[in-house]
Amino acid sequence: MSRDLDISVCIIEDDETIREGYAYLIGQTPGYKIAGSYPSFEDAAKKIAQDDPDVILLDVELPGISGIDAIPKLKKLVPDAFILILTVYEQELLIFRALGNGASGYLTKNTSPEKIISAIHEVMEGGGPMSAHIARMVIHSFQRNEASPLTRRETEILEQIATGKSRKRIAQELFIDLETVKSHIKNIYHKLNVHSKADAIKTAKDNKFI
Amino acid sequence: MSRDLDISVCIIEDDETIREGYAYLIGQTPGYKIAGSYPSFEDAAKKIAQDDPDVILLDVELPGISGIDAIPKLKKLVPDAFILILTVYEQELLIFRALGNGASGYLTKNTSPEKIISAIHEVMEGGGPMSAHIARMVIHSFQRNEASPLTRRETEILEQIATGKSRKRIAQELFIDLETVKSHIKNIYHKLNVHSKADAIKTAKDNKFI
DNA sequence: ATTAAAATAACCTTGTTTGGGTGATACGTT
DNA sequence: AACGTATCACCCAAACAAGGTTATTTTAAT
Repeated sequence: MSRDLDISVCIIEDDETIREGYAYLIGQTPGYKIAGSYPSFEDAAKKIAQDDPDVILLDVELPGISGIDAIPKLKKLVPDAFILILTVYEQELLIFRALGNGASGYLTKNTSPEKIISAIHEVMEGGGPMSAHIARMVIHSFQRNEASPLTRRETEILEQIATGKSRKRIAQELFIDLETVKSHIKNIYHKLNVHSKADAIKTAKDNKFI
Repeated sequence: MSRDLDISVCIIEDDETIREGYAYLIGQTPGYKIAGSYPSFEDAAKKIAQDDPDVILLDVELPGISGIDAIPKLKKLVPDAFILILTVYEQELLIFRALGNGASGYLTKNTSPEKIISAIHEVMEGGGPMSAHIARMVIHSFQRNEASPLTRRETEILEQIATGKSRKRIAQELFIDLETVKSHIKNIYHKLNVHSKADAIKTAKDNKFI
């Protein structure tokens, strides 16, 4: 069976036991092969371009440069590789930074061997594999706070303000008078207990009112 | 075996064949039961609160009020139910509106019966089940355009502007002079070919520069 | 080591925007 | 009848935005 058609995988993970466990898992699975395996980004940087992997399994807690910060650099070295984060960390900030930096999937380390293999396959097929809890957090990030004190119109106007539009322009686009927009804004400020555009936007975003 | 511990499911789907197919699938699977089954939101609205389902399978293309718009209303009727979208549509706008309105998962209709069952289970366990392609789109929505014409500092400043902060405040928070902020903004406007804050923010967001 | 790109800053002008106070009208729903 | 919501009016002073031009200092890439 030709190994050229196999999906080639690189691993960047500092824990030797885990790294070799993954390498063994992937190496013995038909259709998959290991192109390289490194304990840090610095080590990977030298050779990974030649490895030319299809998928990179990346840990977030690495010695030296962190996995999160390594993502854009890996993208430059191997632009067509998919990066799959594999980590114990489930902090929202980390997840969103990883995805924002260009990761195509995010798995936690309790993921079963079969699921890791299927995630590698899935990412090659245009999917975005995530552990269940991660997926929920990602979905949750799209959702609004139902208990907003703002009325529908106030919310609409605050959203417009958050796009940088002036009150005058908002008035024109909503076909209402500038004075009306000002009234709404005053009410918004009172309800949110703020005294400026920036603070209103911040409070509203923090509380998912917009 | 007690049916009280079963996961109870409601279905809102206008196509009778599909609806009854799902109902049969769920009804015959141990651990799951059908609490109700309706061809439209209007029909569901009358009885679904009494059904008190754990999970609602919801189609997006319904006669009368659309599935998307039904989500917030269903949330009011059955606040603790998880809503799973089950549809043929894969348009980004629809997906993000559904998730933003409170859906906890999004499956396409080619999903296998086994995966539908496991998605229902997953959503009860705190997951966010999505079809592979949907998950990729969701992840993609977090990612920036790598080909931005803006420098790091310009990007940073435009992000600050997008939070509604004044140039003066940005200068203070970045420990640079107001004149420097103004210089950066002029350069941003030139690069993006715009002449206002609002246009710069819109262009940058549309192109995922910020 | 050199060069190019990026970040920094100054000085100018004009018109617009913002935040705040106070009050009033109209329209639904409860 | 009372309430929340959306609408509009008139007042004020301070801050802000957009545009022009030029120039220096860092920092990163070759």
